[in-house]
Amino acid sequence: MTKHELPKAYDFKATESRIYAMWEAGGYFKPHNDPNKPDFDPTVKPFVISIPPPNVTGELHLGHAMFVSVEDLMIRYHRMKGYSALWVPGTDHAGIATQLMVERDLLKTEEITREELGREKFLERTWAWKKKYGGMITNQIRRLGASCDWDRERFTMDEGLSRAVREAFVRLYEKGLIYRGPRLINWSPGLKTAVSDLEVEYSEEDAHLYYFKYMIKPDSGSSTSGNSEAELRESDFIPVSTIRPETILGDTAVAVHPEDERYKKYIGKTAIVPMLGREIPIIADEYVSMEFGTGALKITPGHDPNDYAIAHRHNLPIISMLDKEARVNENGGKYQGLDRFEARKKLWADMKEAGLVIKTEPYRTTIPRSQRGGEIVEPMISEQWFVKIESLANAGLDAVKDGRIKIVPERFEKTYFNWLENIKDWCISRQLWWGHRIPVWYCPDGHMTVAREDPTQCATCGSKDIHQDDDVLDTWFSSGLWPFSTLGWPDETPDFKYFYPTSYMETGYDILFFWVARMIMSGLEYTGQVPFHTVYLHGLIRDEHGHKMSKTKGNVIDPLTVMDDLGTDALRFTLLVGATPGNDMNLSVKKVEANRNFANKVWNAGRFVINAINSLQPGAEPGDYTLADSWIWARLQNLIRDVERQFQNFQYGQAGQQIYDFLWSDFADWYVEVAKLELAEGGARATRAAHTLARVFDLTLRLLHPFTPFVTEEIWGHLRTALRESPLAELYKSQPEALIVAKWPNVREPEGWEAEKTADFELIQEIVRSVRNLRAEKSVAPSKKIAAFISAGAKADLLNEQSKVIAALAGLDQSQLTIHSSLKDKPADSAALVVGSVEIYLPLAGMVDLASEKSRLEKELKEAESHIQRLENLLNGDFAQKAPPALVQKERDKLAAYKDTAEKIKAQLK
RNA sequence: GGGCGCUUAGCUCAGUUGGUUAGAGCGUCUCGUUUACACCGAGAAGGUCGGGGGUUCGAGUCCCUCAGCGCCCA
Repeated sequence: MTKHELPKAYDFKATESRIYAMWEAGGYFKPHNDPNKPDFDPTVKPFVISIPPPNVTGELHLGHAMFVSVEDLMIRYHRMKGYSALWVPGTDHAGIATQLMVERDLLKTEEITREELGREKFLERTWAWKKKYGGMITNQIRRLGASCDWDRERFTMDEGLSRAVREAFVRLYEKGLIYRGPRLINWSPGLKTAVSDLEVEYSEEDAHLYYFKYMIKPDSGSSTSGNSEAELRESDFIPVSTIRPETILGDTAVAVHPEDERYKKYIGKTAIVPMLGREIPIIADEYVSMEFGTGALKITPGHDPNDYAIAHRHNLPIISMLDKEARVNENGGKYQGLDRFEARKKLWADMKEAGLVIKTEPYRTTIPRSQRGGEIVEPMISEQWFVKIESLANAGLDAVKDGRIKIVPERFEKTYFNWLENIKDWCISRQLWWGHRIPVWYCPDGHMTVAREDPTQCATCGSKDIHQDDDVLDTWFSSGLWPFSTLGWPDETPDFKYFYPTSYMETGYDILFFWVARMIMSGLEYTGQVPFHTVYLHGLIRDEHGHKMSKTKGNVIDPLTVMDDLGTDALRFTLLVGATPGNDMNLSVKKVEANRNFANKVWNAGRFVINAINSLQPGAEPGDYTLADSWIWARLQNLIRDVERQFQNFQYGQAGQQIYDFLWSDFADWYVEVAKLELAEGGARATRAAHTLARVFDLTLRLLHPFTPFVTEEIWGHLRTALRESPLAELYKSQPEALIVAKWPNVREPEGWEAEKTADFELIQEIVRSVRNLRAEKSVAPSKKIAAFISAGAKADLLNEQSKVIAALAGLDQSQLTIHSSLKDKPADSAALVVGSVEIYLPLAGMVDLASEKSRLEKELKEAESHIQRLENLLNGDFAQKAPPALVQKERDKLAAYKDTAEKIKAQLK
């Protein structure tokens, strides 16, 4: 019976979208135990991951491909293990990024700014934009094979999630953990919004250090002697250095170290701000470094965080000298209206003119830049909303310290602790339009109304004349609620009750602070529970030489292109096997190609198994297990144990590698080759071989499925179809309708026979390999079948039983293969091979050169003897007493084997 | 300044309770059209695991130290 022919090469293009549609239509992405359904069983364990929501208007990059691959693997594994597996998908609104994108588009297509359009209209446009492009990223995530429950997809600005944001804000406010006030924050002049500490990146750049004179005001009371005022002006100044001279306009003090002998005398005196003539005090503070620059520090509390702290210690006034666009404001005297960098030039030039300049020198320093846009961030005093973070941070610390949350790899716990221990209050307001508007209303009398529902009047005075705060919340404020807001919180929905807390949080280590830490703090604060028990962090993806991918460098690899060219499975397998937890990985298309080849190998191994099943004679029962059957089964059970252990330890890469090796090297290279002989026999032997092929391949596909879901599902389906009508229909009965919901292979303990069967088969492998090796060395044509005489000692029975296998795999003529426990005479004109205690003679008339044979054997003898030497030394040392006995025995056995080999070789050489 | 990571074959990387002269893919060399696969098969060459010191019967694997590279925080 000929079934439909499968193509010779795996055609991923014709497969992937069809398989994905089949899964989705089959409802396999949904948790099998659903709390919203009548047959819900609360005792079934859920396994839940909430997706790290990508930007709604983003485009797929390798970072997405990475997290989707890892999370899908986690979900598929747990689903196959019987958990009620739920993966909640969704996107976030990405306040700044999305707003910028829409603004840019408006400017380009309609030459209109958002201010011209107005807030309401602009938001309409942004929602339209979201509707148009929002599906792009989720469709791209589907292409990766993501088995998320799309019916539960969420967006941070959905009705429900927005309600969660309100609830969270109001609760914090009511607890007194939210406050508003003027503070020094990071201001992005281009975006015209505040950003949080985390959104500022520091880069070391070339700059200048400007040295100038801070003139001291003459002491009015002490001008007793002949010193003229002019003289004093000439000589009495403190040299000060700064990187940002324009901030001189905002100076409110000059500080020196209290122990500094050079400047001690000036402490308490008054300095004159250059060009402005403002009088400011000279103060002493231990913060000042005597070594840096001139050792005297100008203090600009309105534009520098350190100065801000000093100002607080000394009750200094704080002057803001820049406006929202970073232009000098009314406090800058004649410099008002100048951009901060123009003001720097102009002021410096004027100071030079006035004789106040000492020198400038090149200097390398750290410049704060906006993560989004790259412009220099300006520390500014601004009225913003903040979260008092200390109590939240302490709760977050405890959850990891006491083990309620585990971070993988563990070393990131230290990073996490360090950040939370030094955390500052979180600036959560943004001067944007796209986002969750702060739920605070003001009346003309300045009363604040903070409410879950939009109020119609002031809660204090009842005034109907109220307006809502213009600012929106940091996007991360809403994504911090993600693990529970997506499940229905603040409502106690069935989903929330059953699926929360979630299980793993999987994401890149680069957003440990941005997101993971904030989710933990939020989860503990609002739900009283940890939002997940395990945090798994993957590394970043770099190009093949370890460089960061960037458009300007042109080394960006587009996952969509890779999937088009080489298939999704190949990309997934590469990302999963090539990376170790928390470490960056270097990706190259070459690696993906190698794994495309692997997918094809899986496909073709499957074709072979299916052909074998289809060619069976009807009614033939499986015969006895062969040595190869036992061996491959033992190897497979071993693999299942290893893979299970590795999955438990998050060693997904190792697990994938081992499955790869098993399928390619054990199953395809050896078992399939042996099976070909059995299949050719027909009857019961063929049925047994097909039976083993089917069982082993089936289980291997199950192990592989979380890594390469498409090819495994596809070939597994064909396997299942083949089994249904075959003499092996019994195997078909135990299979579900799709691999995605097949049972994960159970770990079985060894039964006792495995070691011996494995050793026996390994001896056959060694014999085959050494014959192949010699043939290659002697250039015997692969097609030429040759004779062999084997002296096998105690292994004679084993080798006789396996003679067909040995002959076929080593290219021997079975009719000219003789195996005895010993040979009376050494065959003449033949090459000799020694494998342990087995001697193999290959009569290669005319091809054997006595001299070269001798040197070959001598080389082998030398090697055996060096092993003997090494092992004897080892066993005569402390090793024999102190190492575990089993290990010592193992080494003794090795020594005996080498001695045997050496004896045999010596005999050959005589 | 503090913390973390990396340094293993020509290239890119595995190697998790320390167990015995190190593995993979790619690349290189030699063969090969055996009815699963040339996106393949067989064979080979190639490293002593950054340097130094230590612990141990035994160290790529643990400790100390030095060097180079990278990242995070201040």
